[in-house]
Amino acid sequence: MSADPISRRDVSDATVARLPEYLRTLSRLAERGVSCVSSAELASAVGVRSAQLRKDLSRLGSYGVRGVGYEVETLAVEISRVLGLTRDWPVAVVGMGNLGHALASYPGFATKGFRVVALFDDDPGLVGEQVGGVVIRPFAELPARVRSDRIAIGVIATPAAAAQAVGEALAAAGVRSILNFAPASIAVPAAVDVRRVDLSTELQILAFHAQRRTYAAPLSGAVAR
Amino acid sequence: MSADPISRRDVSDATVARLPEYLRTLSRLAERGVSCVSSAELASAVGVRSAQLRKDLSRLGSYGVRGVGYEVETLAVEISRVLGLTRDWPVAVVGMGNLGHALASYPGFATKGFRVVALFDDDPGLVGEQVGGVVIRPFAELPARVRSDRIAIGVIATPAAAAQAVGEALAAAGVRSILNFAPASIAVPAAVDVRRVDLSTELQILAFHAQRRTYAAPLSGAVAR
DNA sequence: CCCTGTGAAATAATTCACAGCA
DNA sequence: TGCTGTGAATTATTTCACAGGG
Repeated sequence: MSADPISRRDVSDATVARLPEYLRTLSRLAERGVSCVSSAELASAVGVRSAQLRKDLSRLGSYGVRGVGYEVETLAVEISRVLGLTRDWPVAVVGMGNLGHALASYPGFATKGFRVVALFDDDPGLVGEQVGGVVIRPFAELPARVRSDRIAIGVIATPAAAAQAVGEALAAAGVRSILNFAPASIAVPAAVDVRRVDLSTELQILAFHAQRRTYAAPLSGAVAR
Repeated sequence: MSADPISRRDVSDATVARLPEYLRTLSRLAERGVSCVSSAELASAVGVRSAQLRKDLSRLGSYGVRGVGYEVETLAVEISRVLGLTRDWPVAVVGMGNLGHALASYPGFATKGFRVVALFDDDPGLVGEQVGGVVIRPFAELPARVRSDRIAIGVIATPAAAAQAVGEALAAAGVRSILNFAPASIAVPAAVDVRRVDLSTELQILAFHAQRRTYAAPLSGAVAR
């Protein structure tokens, strides 16, 4: 009666990383009133090969109809289920400088069951301020809030110097998933899943490719006309 | 006389993605006064296997000393060179809402040769405002600025609805590398390299793993003491 | 037919294990 | 001896190509 149609165990990381993109594209199609897509159509909208799309989807189960395609609505629900988006994910943001403010009011956060329910900062000039209907609290209140609001995901938006301490505090408070925006890596117990999102890293990868491209085809002044 | 010690052609994407992390760790070691590391030490500081580190570094050339290790300074310079960080990368940010403001003043941007030299937004309430010493300009001035400032990297921080148009304008203006923070994918000519950084995507991947972990080891109330 | 789902083949990335040099 | 650099083995991922159901 545990009613779990597929064990999530055999969905590879590479596949999981593509699921949010599939889901976003399906939502766009649904908005346009499209109710059915073939793997070729969906794949080209996403920018992957149709064989890869089918292989990915086959990991979730058989939700397509041979000779026809996939029902947009059904598939979206199924991907949401596998990603864990059918439940609620209370999120805490630590560090309410520019970046923290932007994150706390970013629309991408509000979607798909993620709710920013707690904001923390130790700057007395920030404590008490409301951002998106949530009041900024002193960092010391973190453990109590994690328990009372069942916070499962913590976001670190502090300067680099504070990141390690915040990560440890989040882990100690019971948070098992951390999104780290601080320009520093953090070391946490293996039970905690950390994903780092870093501007600087992305820019450096971009610079590498930009440089490669320059070698391949030196950009001349041929702008527009 | 082109003096290129290795062709960057055979450095795989997987390796390139790890180089910024190696570089950051090397910088930290240098600050601490460490002048030499073995692959085992560096690998454990970064969180990869030593064999992978050596394989990655071997792609850049032979900069280690057998029986000893790698000279921190030399290796950092070499990775910087390969990533293209020894030159200057003028950056334009388009969309100066909360996120754009945060990006324009984010310290991670200022490092490693990336300079935010132009900010664009069409909101009359924002045009003219200074952020980090740079004045926000109307979007129509983009092509002229790209040329005059040799802007090679564009950052999209607009709402989803504007992203596609901004991407096309950047591409048309001659920008060949785009970092897209808008909650929407954009379609651009193949000559343009786009990297998308998306909160929502990261959160969804995090949710998947958080859910998996919950199944594996249900979190009990064992908090601190 | 057409398009899904999937074994089999090809390719890519990681890890092992050790030769070879300081 | 100790640690790098690298072929060889292993594992992961992608792509091919087609059997099979609607």
